[in-house]
Amino acid sequence: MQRNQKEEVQALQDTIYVLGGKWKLPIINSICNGNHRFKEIQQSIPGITSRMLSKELKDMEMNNLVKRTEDRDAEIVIIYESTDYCRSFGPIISEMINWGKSHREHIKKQKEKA
Amino acid sequence: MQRNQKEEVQALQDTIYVLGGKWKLPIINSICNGNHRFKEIQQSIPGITSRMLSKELKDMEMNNLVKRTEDRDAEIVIIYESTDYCRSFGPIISEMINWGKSHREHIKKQKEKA
DNA sequence: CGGTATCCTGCTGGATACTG
DNA sequence: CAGTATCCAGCAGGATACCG
Repeated sequence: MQRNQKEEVQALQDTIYVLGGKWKLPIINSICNGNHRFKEIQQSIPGITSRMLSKELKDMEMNNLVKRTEDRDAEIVIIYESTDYCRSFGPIISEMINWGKSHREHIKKQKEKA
Repeated sequence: MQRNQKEEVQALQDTIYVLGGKWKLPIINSICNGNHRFKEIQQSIPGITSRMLSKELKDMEMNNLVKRTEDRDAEIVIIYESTDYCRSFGPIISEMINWGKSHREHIKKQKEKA
C-alpha cells in the first residue's frame, strides 16, 4: 500500500458517505435534468415517496446541493434548482448510467442464449 | 420526461442497487489495485471488520465479482482476484475518487479562509 | 491466516394518512 | 401543490469472541 492509494481509498469512502442512501443520486440527476417542482421530481424517480423526497431535499438544501426558492408572483410556486456543487456529481452519474445500461444489455444477451 | 430519461433513471437505480452498502466499491477498488489476500484487503480499507469483509466477499463471489482460489502448493493460500465484471466498475470508481479528492481540497480552502 | 458465530443497535426507508 | 406526522419493520453493519 502506497501513500497515494490510502488517499484514494479515503476519497472513495468520502464520496460514498456523501452519496449514501438510495435517493440522493437520482434526485441530483433529476434536478440537473431540468425538473424543478416537487411533483415533477417525484414523478421522475420510480419508487420514491413524498416523505423520502421531502427528507432528502431538506438535507440537500442544508448541504448546499440544491437551492429552494419560494417564488410568489401571483401564487406561491416552489422551485428547486441545482447548484455547482450538485452539478459536480455529473461525471459520477454519467458513469453509473453507462454501467447500468450496459449491464442491462449484458443480462439481455445472457437470457437470449438460454 | 422523455423516454430515454426514464431509461437513464432506471440504469442509475440499477447501479446503485448493485453497489449498495458501504463496502462493495472499496473492496472492488482494493482487489483491482492488486490486493489479493484477505488480510491485505482488510488492511487496505479503513474501518472494515473481518465480518463485513467476509460477508461481502462471499456475496461478490456468488455474483461473479471476484474469484476465490485455494492454492495448495506447500501450504494453503487463499487468493481473491478481480474479474472482468469487477473491473467494469473502474470508471465509476475513478470518478468517485476524483470527486472525493477535489471535495477535500474544497473543504481545506474554506477552512483557510475562515 | 482466513475466517465464523453471536448478539445487538440504529437508521433507512416503506405505508398510510393528513394539512395549509 | 408541497409537503408533515406517525408508526413500524428490516437489515446493514458494529463489537466482540472464538475456530481450524
